[in-house]
Amino acid sequence: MMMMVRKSKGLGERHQRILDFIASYQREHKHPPSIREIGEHCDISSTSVVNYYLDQLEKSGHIERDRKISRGMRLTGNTPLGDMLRIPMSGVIQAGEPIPIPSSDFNTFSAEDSIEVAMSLMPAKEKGKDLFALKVQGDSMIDAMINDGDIVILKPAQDARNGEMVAVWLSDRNETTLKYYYKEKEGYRLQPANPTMKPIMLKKTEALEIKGKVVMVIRKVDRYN
Amino acid sequence: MMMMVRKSKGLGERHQRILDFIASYQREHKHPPSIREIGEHCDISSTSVVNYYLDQLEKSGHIERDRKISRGMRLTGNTPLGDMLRIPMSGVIQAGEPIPIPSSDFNTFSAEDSIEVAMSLMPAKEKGKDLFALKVQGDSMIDAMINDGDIVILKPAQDARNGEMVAVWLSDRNETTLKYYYKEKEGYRLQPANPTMKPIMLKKTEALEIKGKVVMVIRKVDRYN
DNA sequence: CTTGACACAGAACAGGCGTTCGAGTATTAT
DNA sequence: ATAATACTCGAACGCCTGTTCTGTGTCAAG
Repeated sequence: MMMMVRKSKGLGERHQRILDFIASYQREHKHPPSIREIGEHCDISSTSVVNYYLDQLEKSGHIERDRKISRGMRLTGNTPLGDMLRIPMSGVIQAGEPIPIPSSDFNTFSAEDSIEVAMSLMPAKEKGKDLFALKVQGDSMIDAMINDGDIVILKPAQDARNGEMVAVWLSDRNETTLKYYYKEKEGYRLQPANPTMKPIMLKKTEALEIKGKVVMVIRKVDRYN
Repeated sequence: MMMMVRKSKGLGERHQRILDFIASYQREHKHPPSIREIGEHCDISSTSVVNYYLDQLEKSGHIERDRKISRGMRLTGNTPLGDMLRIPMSGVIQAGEPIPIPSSDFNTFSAEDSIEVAMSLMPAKEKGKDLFALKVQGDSMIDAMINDGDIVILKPAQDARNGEMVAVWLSDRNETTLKYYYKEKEGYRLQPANPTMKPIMLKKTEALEIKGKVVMVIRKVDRYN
């Protein structure tokens, strides 16, 4: 005898669809949808069935419900709500270690290992969901004007345009660093953000792995030591 | 002939009370109150009267309403919603100019001149509403690991404990700077965040005006120049 | 085949809620 | 005083919405 297994992993396709609809509806209307609206947009013809799924989503902790209250549902915790962007903290970044890129599978990161950033703070159209964050360990990034304990938000990338700040792994030197990237005739120039410091010049033969572009740096100054 | 004047300034006492109730109710229940609930808690015995005030608040731009939708009201713009903190941008900070402290009157800052920061990002109990933000202009703060264009979030303060990062105005030198603050026997030591740089030593006779404590630094790296 | 858990449909019910209307009172302008 | 405006009340209307109940089809275990 064995436990019943859900069709696909944790959530059925319909659960996911409802979840997505609630999110998009809320973004557009500023308030949650009604049960009937969910039914219409998710091809469910009966309110009781929607209710049925909503109950399951509540039990599994994906939403909260205020029974009896109209549209009294809301996405819980790990779903970015409103104008917030939730970014997974996928580890630390330091000079001597490679960059931990988050496993590209789904948003299965817990609320504890992530940070929230207001949409309005995000530059341009980086509102993509593939951003990730790293905590800086050590003073090795001071030439990038980044301190020990700072949080850097990155967008995964394998290449970059000139002038963009990138996180690179120099396998020949066993070194991770954050620099402005410039491709030149004879190789690459990695320019520190601090104008008083000199660039790293790389020949074309030296390996240079771009891991991501720096989108934002956040420093909490609560070290009341 | 003259325009009708509202009883007290812009908003009547009852308008303010309704606004406050909506805010507190939303914080507690995660969704807006109904018209009847507003009536009960604001000592208004008729739903039509609540509706009457809600209409006015909508016209004056304090709330938005989704008519016909249950609890379809929301506080607009300058009211921080959910887990967001809205911080006024009160100007720029640069070496040669004093720090523009926001006029301490009410939260009458527009949405454009402010930034939003997630509560969860805020250190400790800085959730106070008296924070303000400044945009760094120029490279004069590089010794504080702060770049041109960075945003610093400050908490107003006139004094500081040792080790705290403060924004100070040195009137004798006509200089604004961000440094770690240490009081010593013979005066003050202002320590740059960049460990490779030397501190500023001040004698007790030199004027030192602490304007605020640095709470957070945010750097948007969207200069795809 | 029977059983039972699961997914789904449809209808009916009851209460919540925004809206509207008629009417009364207070405040202020003319 | 008179009229206009602001404010308040209570009740009724009707839609919107969550809930519940009955019934159907599927599929795997016993």
